[in-house]
Amino acid sequence: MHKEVTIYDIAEKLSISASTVSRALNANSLVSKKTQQKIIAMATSMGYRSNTFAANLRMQRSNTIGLIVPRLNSYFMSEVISGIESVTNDAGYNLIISQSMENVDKEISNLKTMFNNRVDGLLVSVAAGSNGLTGFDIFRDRKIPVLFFDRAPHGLTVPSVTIDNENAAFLITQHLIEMGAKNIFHITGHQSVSVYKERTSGFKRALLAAGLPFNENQLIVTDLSEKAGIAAAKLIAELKGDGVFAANDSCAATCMNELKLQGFKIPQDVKFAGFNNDLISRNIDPALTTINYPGFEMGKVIAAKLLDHLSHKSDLHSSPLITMKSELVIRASSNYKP
Amino acid sequence: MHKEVTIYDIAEKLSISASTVSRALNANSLVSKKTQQKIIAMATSMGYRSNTFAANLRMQRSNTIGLIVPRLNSYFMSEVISGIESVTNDAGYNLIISQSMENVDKEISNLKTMFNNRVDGLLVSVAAGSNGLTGFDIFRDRKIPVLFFDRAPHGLTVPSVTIDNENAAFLITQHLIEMGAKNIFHITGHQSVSVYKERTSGFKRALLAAGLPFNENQLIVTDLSEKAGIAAAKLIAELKGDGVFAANDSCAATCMNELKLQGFKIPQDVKFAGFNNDLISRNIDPALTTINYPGFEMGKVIAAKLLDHLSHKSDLHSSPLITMKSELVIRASSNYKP
DNA sequence: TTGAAAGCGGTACCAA
DNA sequence: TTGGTACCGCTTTCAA
Repeated sequence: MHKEVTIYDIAEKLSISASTVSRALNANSLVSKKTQQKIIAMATSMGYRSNTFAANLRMQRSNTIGLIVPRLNSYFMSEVISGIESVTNDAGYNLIISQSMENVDKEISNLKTMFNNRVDGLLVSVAAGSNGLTGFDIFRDRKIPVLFFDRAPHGLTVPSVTIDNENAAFLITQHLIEMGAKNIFHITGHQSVSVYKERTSGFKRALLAAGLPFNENQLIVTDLSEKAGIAAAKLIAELKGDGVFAANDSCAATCMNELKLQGFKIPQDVKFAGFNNDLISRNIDPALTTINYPGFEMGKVIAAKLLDHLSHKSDLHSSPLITMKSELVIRASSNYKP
Repeated sequence: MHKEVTIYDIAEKLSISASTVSRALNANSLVSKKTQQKIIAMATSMGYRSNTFAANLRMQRSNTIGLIVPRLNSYFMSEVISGIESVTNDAGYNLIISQSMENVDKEISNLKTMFNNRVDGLLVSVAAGSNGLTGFDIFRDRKIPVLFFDRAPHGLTVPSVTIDNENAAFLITQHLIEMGAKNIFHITGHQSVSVYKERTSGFKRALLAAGLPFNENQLIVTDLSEKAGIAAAKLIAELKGDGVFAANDSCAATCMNELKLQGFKIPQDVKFAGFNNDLISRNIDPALTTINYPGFEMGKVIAAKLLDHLSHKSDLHSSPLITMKSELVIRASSNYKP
């Protein structure tokens, strides 16, 4: 077993005190330039590495921020994480991540773990069915900042960064209507998830505004998987849909491809729209109309906001509800007027 | 400031010793059922949370595993991470992640951070140009297990889990040749990255085996971005390529789409193949022939192997070089015989 | 500018 | 089965 080098070992070699070594290593101005250089040289040559546990234990902070998301495996989430990491890493923070698997109990258990690890702050996109309260109380009590993003808890005024899902859905549905669609279907996810619920309501509002009837069976609630898109296609073909707005791009893509296979012409017979502006939306044929939802940017924004709060540069609660801009991207899957 | 509850607080309330409290909380069999229950009840009611720093400091371990990858933002990587997290989370380990941004210096700096955080083990996919040695010495010295995956350092017998890139590339190129392609281009990444180098060499071997000539300009070295695919398409059109094998799916997709725009018929005029079996490969038109490279599975495998090593169930070094199986998935983008 | 010493909150050895 | 106590390695107050 390789014995770890501690500041005491360095102190002993140099016949000085551990306090001075600690100060030197932390670039504390109280030590003289000369001794500092001596200490740093010795530390390097001895292969000294700071023990963050000891430091954290003493300082009551971790230099770590936690991230909890429903699922890690999506292109969008990978963009978000990349954005977060780039900011936290530059600021010298660690990033510890976990996924709730869309399960509230797991989310609570992850919250406990994050708490025990004394994260300095937390970024959360909630699981379906989470109220944003249960399990979060410990953080509120200890004033550990929690910033929600993408999926914020419904009806709570807690710091969050989201996009205007309702409006985005309204705009994209309106666009499908303008292109002549009259029997539009909306493929969505569990309505306990804020973003899906909001998109649904934007969808309905657009129908209403255009004077189009709305029937419950126009709402296809699924898990938004690739398979779900294919299943939805069959339903839509039966019910003679002429427009489809799916709550994510991959589901829109598989649905559209299935309808193509069945002989439907896109956009002539059926107009399509997705959500997210994923890689896939740009590369299918025809290219998919969608909402540009910049994950990398959002990751950078939320990480920066949290770190600013931690360094007292700004307060998360001064303007808790941040809405990022998203935009309608019109592509060939819908762009057709008879 | 909310004062943290410690085991001493609990001990005092119950007029017992901190040792007993510690034992009870850790379900140590030395405490009586009765006192244990009493302690746990009290701990809950007082809102006690274990301080992992103190425990880690004392136990010289962190219950944390580290992950360093070149880039977080890809569908493949999101699958890998999801797989890793599902295993580490179940085992009660934390996962701390960082990206080297394909930069060796950043990789080294990330390694230091991981080390200072006393990760119990490390999972690494190396940056372009990394030799897998510089910066890793501290881990070898302290016998902290490092398991490489996907991109392992070239020419080193270190524990790694990879796929047989050379052979996969050989098979997919051979397939293109069988389908009648004679002037095949390979879009690849920096050749300092093991996986790209290996795929290139499999590509060349297949040409050789079929008696086809090889010219350096058949190798298009890029950053494998979406844009790179489009640029490559222009080159391939000029040089009258009739087959393309790209080292990832997204680049293959954009390249294929660009050629389609230019009026080429796929697969009649140009046969296409990618790598990874990303979401996108299944949903573009025509669907893309590719190599199925199961990221989620790989994530689970590497996490499990590392944890098994940590719990002494098996030794990483007993069979260091693990090759996972990958397979050729033939789809419409290449499946055409004149 | 430097040193001594007291914690931070656990764990585990030794004794009872 | 329980208690006393000595650490784990670092930071910081107070004194010199």
